[in-house]
Amino acid sequence: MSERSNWREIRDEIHRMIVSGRFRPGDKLPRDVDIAAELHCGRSTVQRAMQDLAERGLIERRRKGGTSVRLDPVTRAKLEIPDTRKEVESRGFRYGYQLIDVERKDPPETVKSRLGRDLAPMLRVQALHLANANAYMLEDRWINLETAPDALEVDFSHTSANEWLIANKSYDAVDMRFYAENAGRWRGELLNTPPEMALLVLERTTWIEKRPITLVKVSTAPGYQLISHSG
Amino acid sequence: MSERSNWREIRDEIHRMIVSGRFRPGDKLPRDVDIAAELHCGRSTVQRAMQDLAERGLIERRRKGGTSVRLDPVTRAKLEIPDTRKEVESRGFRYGYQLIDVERKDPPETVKSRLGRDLAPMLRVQALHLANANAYMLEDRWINLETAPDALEVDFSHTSANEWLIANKSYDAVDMRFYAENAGRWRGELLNTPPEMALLVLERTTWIEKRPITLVKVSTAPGYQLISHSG
DNA sequence: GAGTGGTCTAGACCACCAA
DNA sequence: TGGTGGTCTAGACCACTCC
Repeated sequence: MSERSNWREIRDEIHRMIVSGRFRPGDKLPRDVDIAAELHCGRSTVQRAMQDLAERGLIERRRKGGTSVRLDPVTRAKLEIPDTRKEVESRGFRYGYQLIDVERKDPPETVKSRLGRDLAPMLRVQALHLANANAYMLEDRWINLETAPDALEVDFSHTSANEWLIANKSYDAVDMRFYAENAGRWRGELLNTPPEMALLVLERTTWIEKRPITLVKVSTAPGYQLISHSG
Repeated sequence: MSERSNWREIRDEIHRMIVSGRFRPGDKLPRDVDIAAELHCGRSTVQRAMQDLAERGLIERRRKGGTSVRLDPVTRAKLEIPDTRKEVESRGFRYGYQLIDVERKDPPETVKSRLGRDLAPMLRVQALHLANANAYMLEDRWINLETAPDALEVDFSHTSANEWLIANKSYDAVDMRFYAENAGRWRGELLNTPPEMALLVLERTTWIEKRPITLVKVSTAPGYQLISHSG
């Protein structure tokens, strides 16, 4: 009694028990009730703490089987992908946007394979994001005119497709993937870098009720890094 | 009453309210109590659901200020970085491991800048991970002999440093970063790819009580992709 | 100062699954 | 089938911050 505690402190206390070596990978932890007694708190508080540790991949919980320290702790990295404008401005640069091209077009196979085969013609929007007038990201976006028909009426020369979509098209699922690609001539010229330069590429697809809204492939300027939130 | 519901269903129901357009970005949601009444559940259940939605960056909550739909929904990607052996085997390949070099050495500036300036000599372990005898990942690892002095006594020719560390050195914090780099001659030969090839590189540092344990830089074979868990 | 979210607790019941 | 985690609830109190 009389301990000042919220569930995060309880979580950290349990974490410390593990890290300190009192419980090693594969070991079983006491029942929630006993942990609660030891730390002078209610079982629900322990439950909330354990739920968080399980979500982070540190422990494994099974009904009747109890709680144990994972043998193969999966590292879970949390990445925050902010709006590009905000990202540029938060780094102290002036944000710029430059439309390259908008066209109504049948998507290539690579796009269809991500979104599903039966797609009507889509809207393709290519644009450049700038930081202090330097190329920062090249955006190659496909918008599904079935879920977002009103995209046809938007003028993307001054509003970025991303900002319009955020304000007007809610989604209920996102897929992301990250990989490396050589710039090539086309992107090299736009990003002001040699064609053999390695670029970090992000692909993001958003969905509403299992139907795709938009697929965007973002090629970042050389040196770009994604940094995970420490867990 | 009589609804079958857990907090995840309540969360999805609230999510649906937002996605359906009933509440738009910037709008204020009703108080937890009112949502609870509308969905026939207790306030704590709504609270748990809201906490999850806030964690995902969809809503913003402030005491007295109420709950509102975020104007700038941050995309949060969750990545799972499994143990390399497990990853290779789960793709149906045979896992192989090949030690390249172990040496006790003073780390270069690039390493010191990640870990802090005042470091004793460290142990550097370089190794190759194979999938069906093909190069899969090249690992360049630095182990801090202050937090892991017993690493000196380990034979890394058959046990990978990663597996030893997981079993013997708990950590309480992780940093990760992802970027693209050209292979270069050295890595090109080891990964069996031209030197100009773009590679996805992962860097991971683990810490115990603010002191570094190990920094590992993993260069993945061409075509490697990181795929996020759908949110 | 008052209204909102954040958390704790005790007790209850359910769901799963190892013994 | 018994023991463990998973969840819900009502009520209480605290912490923050807008008015």
